[in-house]
Amino acid sequence: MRKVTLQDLAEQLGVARSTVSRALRDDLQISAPTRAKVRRLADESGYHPNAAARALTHRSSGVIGLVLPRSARFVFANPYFSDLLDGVASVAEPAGFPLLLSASRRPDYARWLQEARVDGLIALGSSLSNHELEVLERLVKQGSAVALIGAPAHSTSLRVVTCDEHPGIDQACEHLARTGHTRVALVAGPARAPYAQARARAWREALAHHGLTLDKVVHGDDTFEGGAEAARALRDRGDQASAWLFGNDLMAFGALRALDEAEFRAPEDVAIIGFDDVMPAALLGLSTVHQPSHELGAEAMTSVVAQLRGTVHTDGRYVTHFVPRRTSAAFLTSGGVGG
Amino acid sequence: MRKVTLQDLAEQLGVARSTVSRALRDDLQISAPTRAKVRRLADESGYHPNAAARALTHRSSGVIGLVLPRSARFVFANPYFSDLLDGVASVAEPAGFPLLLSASRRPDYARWLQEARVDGLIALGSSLSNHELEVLERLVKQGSAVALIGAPAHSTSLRVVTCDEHPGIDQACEHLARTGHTRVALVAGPARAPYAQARARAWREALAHHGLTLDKVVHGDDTFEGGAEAARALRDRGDQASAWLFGNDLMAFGALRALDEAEFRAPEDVAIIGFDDVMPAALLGLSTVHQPSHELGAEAMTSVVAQLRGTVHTDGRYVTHFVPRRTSAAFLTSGGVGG
DNA sequence: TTGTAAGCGTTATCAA
DNA sequence: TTGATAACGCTTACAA
Repeated sequence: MRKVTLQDLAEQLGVARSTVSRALRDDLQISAPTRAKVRRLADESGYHPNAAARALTHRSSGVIGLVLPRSARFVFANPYFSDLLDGVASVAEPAGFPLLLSASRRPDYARWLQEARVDGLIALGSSLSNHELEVLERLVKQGSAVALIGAPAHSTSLRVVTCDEHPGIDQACEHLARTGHTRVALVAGPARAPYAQARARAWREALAHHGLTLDKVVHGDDTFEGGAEAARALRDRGDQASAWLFGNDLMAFGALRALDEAEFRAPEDVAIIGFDDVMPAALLGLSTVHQPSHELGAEAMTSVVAQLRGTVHTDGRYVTHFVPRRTSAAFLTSGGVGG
Repeated sequence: MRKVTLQDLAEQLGVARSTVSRALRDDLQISAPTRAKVRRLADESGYHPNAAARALTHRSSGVIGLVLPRSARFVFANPYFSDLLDGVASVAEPAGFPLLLSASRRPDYARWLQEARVDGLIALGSSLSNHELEVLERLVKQGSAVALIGAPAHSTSLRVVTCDEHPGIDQACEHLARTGHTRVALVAGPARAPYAQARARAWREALAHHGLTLDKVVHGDDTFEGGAEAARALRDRGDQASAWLFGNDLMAFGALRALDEAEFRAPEDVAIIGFDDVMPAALLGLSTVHQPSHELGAEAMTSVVAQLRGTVHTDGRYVTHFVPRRTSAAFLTSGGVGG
């Protein structure tokens, strides 16, 4: 039983394909009775226009791609990506754009656009090489819509949706200084990743500004286990630091777990501060720098839609802020599952 | 600057489109020099085959749809879905199938298949009406591939990937009985949802089997806030139950938060048991019934791929098991961030 | 070894 | 108001 096509309807009704096509689009040029007839047969026979054929003639697929730069395992283990995805999807859905999703270690960012599989693309800026940026820029000139979440290592004319990490970091440092800390350690993201370097720099500056000493910097791989390892390493060297800062919440979670296994306590033995403020952070009482992940995702999608529709959209500006919770201040009232 | 097509290459080389098409597919019929020539020009000119055109002639898109039955907000707030998605993506990616994603309150399950936008579909069985099942069954007969995660309310010939919830539930009840509990309360999922009813029934039976009394059943909406509300309600009525069971971890998290705000403690004041065993459960020390969400997602995708490729795949069988942690046993050694 | 031509299912431009 | 007809970009018999 083949799928029913426009042709089939036309033949059964003894009219031209174009008539059917128009009738189904409620073209006013088509007489009411004809439209009704066509519509009825279409419903009865379960006709549905073929997406590929449509895309071919329209030169657009109506799909937006979302490509994530790491394995599915890595990506979905981190609630940060869920939040981003949530933001993206919450705009894509009502706008009528399905999302094509890819999570791969070495993604070919441009391909879906080049194959006209998607009309627009959302990617994480931090993972894009200079060459990839250039290719995407060229595609945008040809009509594709692209938005990056997070700044890429090189400057670009692409729409970049970012969030100023300084306010939150500054507030965190102020908080530490105020609560008597003087020496801290930083568990940054991957040493060679520009975004991790930038964030580390922000910490350095803010720490200095508040008179805090950065005792030690180690690099984690942004995973739970990486955070646990870093924590063990810091603990084993009998660290002087009274507070540990983490490149993301996931590593901070790993650290909490490692501390727990070693009968170490936060904040009694060491203060712990994360970055992202994903949902479990609130549950665990993790002090962290809040990033508006949902909004970033939504903004990226909104921008892509605006680019495609040719409508104007004034870019939103986003900032981080520090959320003090249990792991950074013993004297704060919030408990284990505190807000 | 229009996108370069097969036609363009053919003209520039003075050969036929078909020759180019074959050469690019390394067709052995084409002479080596011609193949090289074609390949070179294709690379230089940045040629990429148009996905829609390909789909049209191949009558297949090479895409698998994943449709989730609730809003993006709801879906991505629950780490359970991340785990599913992770499983699905981790099979889809290496198999070369991009995922088309939709999260909507009232999804039209069949449409993507009917439009030939996707070759296969993964959906949550629990959300499908009888009518929707029938439509999907018909589409499968016509060559579509479908796999459901979780059993639908009505029986179906579709491939259903499930997980036996009884073992874990039984183990949980045994654990409760052994640790001295006699009366428990259940915060089930939505009252009218068949899957929630089935799970409640499983609890009832296992509780009876272990001589435990089900004191009270309330229904939550499977959200964090819903769990918190349920917990407040149970607490306010001065409940007799010494243990509360939850339809999913997310509600249990909400309950923990609500308890915390009321200076109530788990497990000292009441034991808490969740369902799913999402990542934060381990971090929070939540006792829960483990569900192999990742594996369920992977199995569904594997099944879809097998259906499409026409290869055989013997369906995996999955079971739950109980994971005792801090919230159900004060005397267990695991701490706050315990395993 | 390569070319011709038909077809995939729609849409859009002309005419009629 | 409707009908031919030519795209859209690629694949695949069938010829040559």
